[in-house]
Amino acid sequence: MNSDIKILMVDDEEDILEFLSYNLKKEGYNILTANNGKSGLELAKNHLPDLIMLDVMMPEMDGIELCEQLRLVPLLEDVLILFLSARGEDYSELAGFSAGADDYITKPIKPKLLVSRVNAILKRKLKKIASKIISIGDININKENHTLIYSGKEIYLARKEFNLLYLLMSIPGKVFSREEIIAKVWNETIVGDRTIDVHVRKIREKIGSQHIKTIKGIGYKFDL
Amino acid sequence: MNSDIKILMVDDEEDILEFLSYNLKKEGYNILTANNGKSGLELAKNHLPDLIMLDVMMPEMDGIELCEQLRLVPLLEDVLILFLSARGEDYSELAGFSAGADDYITKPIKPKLLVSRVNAILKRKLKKIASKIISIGDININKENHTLIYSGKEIYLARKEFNLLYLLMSIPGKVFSREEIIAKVWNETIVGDRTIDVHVRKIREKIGSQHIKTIKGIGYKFDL
DNA sequence: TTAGTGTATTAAAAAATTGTTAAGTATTAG
DNA sequence: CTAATACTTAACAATTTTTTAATACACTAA
Repeated sequence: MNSDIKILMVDDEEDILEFLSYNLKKEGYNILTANNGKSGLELAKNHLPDLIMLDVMMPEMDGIELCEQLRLVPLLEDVLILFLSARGEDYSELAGFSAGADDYITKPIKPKLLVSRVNAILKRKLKKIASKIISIGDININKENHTLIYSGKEIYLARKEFNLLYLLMSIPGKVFSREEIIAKVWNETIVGDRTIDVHVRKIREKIGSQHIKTIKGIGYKFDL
Repeated sequence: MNSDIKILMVDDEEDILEFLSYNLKKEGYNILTANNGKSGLELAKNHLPDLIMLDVMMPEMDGIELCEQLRLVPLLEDVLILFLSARGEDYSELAGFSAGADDYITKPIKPKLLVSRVNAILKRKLKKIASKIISIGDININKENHTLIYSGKEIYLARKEFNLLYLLMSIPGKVFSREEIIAKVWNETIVGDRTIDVHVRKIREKIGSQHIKTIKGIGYKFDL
């Protein structure tokens, strides 16, 4: 479930690494650990984790510095970074955020809080990415870019066509009634019954007719 | 410097609004304030701020509810939202994130931390804007010196043309709606519908028409 | 088989949206 | 203050999108 989400933890204290990774593994996350900045940076480059947790205080390269280094790597400039630090290190919290931290947790760390915080920060990120892009099979639809990519080729859809396909793809397999489609794509405007059919036909013309299925007497659904 | 970045703050306590806006104005941000959810929503719709800071606890409409309302407005679904709350309201923190918050700061608020946190969160979102220089393919646009270099040659753009192209290039591929363009390039000024088209035409005249694509019924985007 | 119902397919009309131009107004630089 | 440039508007052209309407087709039940 969370097993395709990778978290890298960098801390010089073996105990803490173990304690934290135990709690996060229980949640199903895939944990990588490093006990110094240098190997942390290497691991991050090679594995591109979804989240990196850094101890602020470490010998040689501290968390702040490592964070700055990480942000310099193009592939890692968007990765989530979360700092761990002893309570009351006001200075480091400031430095942490300006180095590009996404969150900050002070020790002592309570497992439950840690887990909920990690869940929250990851969920936020994944939700944002997922929200406007839907990929199913060989079809990829992106609302932000208003693009449809079908077997590698970009295909142009007019606004209503696009919204209709996007609606159907938003819940694959679900049958959307004509009423529902009118409500969501046409915003309650009153249009004739054939209008939907015509739009469906135009979409089918562009992506083939196998994906949008007609459920007679009810509506349409997207499948496959 | 930060003066084209708008922050909206919604809090029912006048003192806090003043205290926070004082500190953020010092950083050069453009601050808008509202002391209840309703007017906050209105301001947000009209000004499309880059960041919205909400107090969780407010009479009538609380921050959570306001956040949900904001997320329902298409133009605001990507806006950054940061919650302010009294310490230890764990419950509201969770609720805040599931309502679509991007960050969470607990009171009492220390000015320095607030500022660095706001800087950090904005920097991540606007990092391309912050860098002021955008290079895509054969086009290089530099806000610092207000220059556009297209296939090696420097091309002059008037201010509105420049800002419009800069906006489109700030997120290549993303479709900017006409509303969004008006809000960001014209700062809410009311201008006729053809004004944008005329500016687009002038830009196309200078850099060719292949890069700015029209998405009929929605807006324009920069591609390639 | 044959009504009856609902959907598919077309082409064309209607509507909506954008492109273009030119002229007038506002703004800015010198 | 003047001249030049930038910006906005309005009219109309061009284009694309959306809807309608007519007809064909498919399926179901009596």
